[in-house]
Amino acid sequence: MPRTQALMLEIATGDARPISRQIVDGIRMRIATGELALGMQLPSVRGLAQQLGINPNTVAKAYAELTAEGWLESRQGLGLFVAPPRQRLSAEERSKRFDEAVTRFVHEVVALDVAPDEAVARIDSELQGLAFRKSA
Amino acid sequence: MPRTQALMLEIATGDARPISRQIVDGIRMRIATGELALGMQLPSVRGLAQQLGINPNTVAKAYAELTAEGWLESRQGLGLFVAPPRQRLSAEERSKRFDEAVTRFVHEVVALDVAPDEAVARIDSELQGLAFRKSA
Amino acid sequence: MPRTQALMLEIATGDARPISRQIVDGIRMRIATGELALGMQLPSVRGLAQQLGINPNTVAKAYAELTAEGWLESRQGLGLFVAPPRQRLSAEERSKRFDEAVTRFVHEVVALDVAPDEAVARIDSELQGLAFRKSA
Amino acid sequence: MPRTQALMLEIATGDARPISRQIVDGIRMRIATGELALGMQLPSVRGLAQQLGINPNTVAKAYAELTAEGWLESRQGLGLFVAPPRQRLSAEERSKRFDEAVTRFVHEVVALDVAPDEAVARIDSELQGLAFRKSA
DNA sequence: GTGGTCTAGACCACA
DNA sequence: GTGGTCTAGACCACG
Repeated sequence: MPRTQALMLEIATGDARPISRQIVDGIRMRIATGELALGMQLPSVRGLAQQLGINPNTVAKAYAELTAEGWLESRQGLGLFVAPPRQRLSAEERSKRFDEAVTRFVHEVVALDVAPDEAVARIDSELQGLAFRKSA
Repeated sequence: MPRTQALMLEIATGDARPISRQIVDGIRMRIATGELALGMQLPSVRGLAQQLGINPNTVAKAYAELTAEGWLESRQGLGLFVAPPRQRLSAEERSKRFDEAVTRFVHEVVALDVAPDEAVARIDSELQGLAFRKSA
Repeated sequence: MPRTQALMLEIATGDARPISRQIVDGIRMRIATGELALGMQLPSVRGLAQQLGINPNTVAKAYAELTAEGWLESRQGLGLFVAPPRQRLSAEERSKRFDEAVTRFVHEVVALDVAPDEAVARIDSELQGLAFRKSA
Repeated sequence: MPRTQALMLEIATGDARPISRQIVDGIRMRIATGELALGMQLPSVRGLAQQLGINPNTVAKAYAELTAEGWLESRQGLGLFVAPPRQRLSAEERSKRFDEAVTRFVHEVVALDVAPDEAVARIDSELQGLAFRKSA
């Protein structure tokens, strides 16, 4: 399996999310869309840290979270690799988190006084075109 | 105009949002849906703090944010009242915050491996039925 | 709800487990047995770190893991509290991890040439007497 | 005595254990169950490394550990052979390692909220059917 | 070379 | 005061 190329991740300083969060989101998205395929090796902690100009510990933290969530798996001394898909969370847990995400988004839409149709259309447009991995 | 009655706000300890955020979200939602009508008076800082069993500073902070966002207006010596609709945020600011909200929601959907159709349907359903104020 | 008293946790330097792991295991066990009851507040990150003579970051890491696993919940600015029990993992995930734990233990029993009866009796004895929380 | 045939060992990439550990566990288990009988010769370091597609150093390290533990013995210039049963570890050392294994397993059971009865039954079932070598 | 852990010290948001 | 994040630098096990 090939190592990933430069992994076009970018850290946006203006982004409200913490850096480690941006890394987690970015990599998770690339795995979900298949851009990072099963078994591919990720950039090394030190390598990605240097590429992004951040501290290796920050990358390590992001990688640890992705590993705990089951998206990556570590092979000692070799590196980190994209793990096979699996349903890690119970239905209730997923439902709970999804509810929270929906509530948060709806509150923001209300706060910004965005038209419901526009909000729905935007979400629809963003989600279409994403190729999801089949869950095991 | 009548003062609001008890203002059925509830602070959920299991909620991931900070308390001040829960207050802001709750009041904003009630204004947006018309449950809190234009000109109605809000509970005093001390009164609401006591009712919710929280620190008055936290209520004051929430009220300040709602006032800054244009949802409430202060009448010196009388208290806080629901303000007439207006557009406080610049187009850029609204667009930026909306983009962030969309990004956050999409990432959550991906992380939870929720089907795009289901996510869109859910947002649509939650937003319908909310009566929005007309923006100025 | 009362704050926990000294929380008799001890860090064993001779223990093969990393310090943060010992904290996670210790607290999880106390929650499972009910010694730390629902809603109780945990020692502060800095407080526990000082009590154990370790770095606050190490405690924070352990707390973060327990929070991610659903045993604790954070209330911003207030502290960490024992969360209500819930089944966070899917049946497959729990089964997978349990299989791994069994395999690891069996391998160790074989390596040490411990009599099967002795191993079973020991596990039985250790698990009995633990009062488990009822899952929601 | 015959050399072992292919030694049906498999390295599972999804396994959390380091590769050397998988080899040690696998061979030790086969000796304990009698699948690898006293006096049988093991595959050469290079041969096994090639068969498994891993680094020869890793195989060498695993063999060294098994030799140190008394499961294998080296006959200069001939290769490695399954050694006669003996008790290498001191009582204290065995007891300490066994305690650690028990502790680890119990913590996993608690973390996964597995019923004690189920855990005991599973360990019992896994250990029965394994034929143990008599200790010297 | 790889990831994993720990320490030290700083800054932030929240109450 | 609380937890959360980031940086910096060190040491370890594994391959």
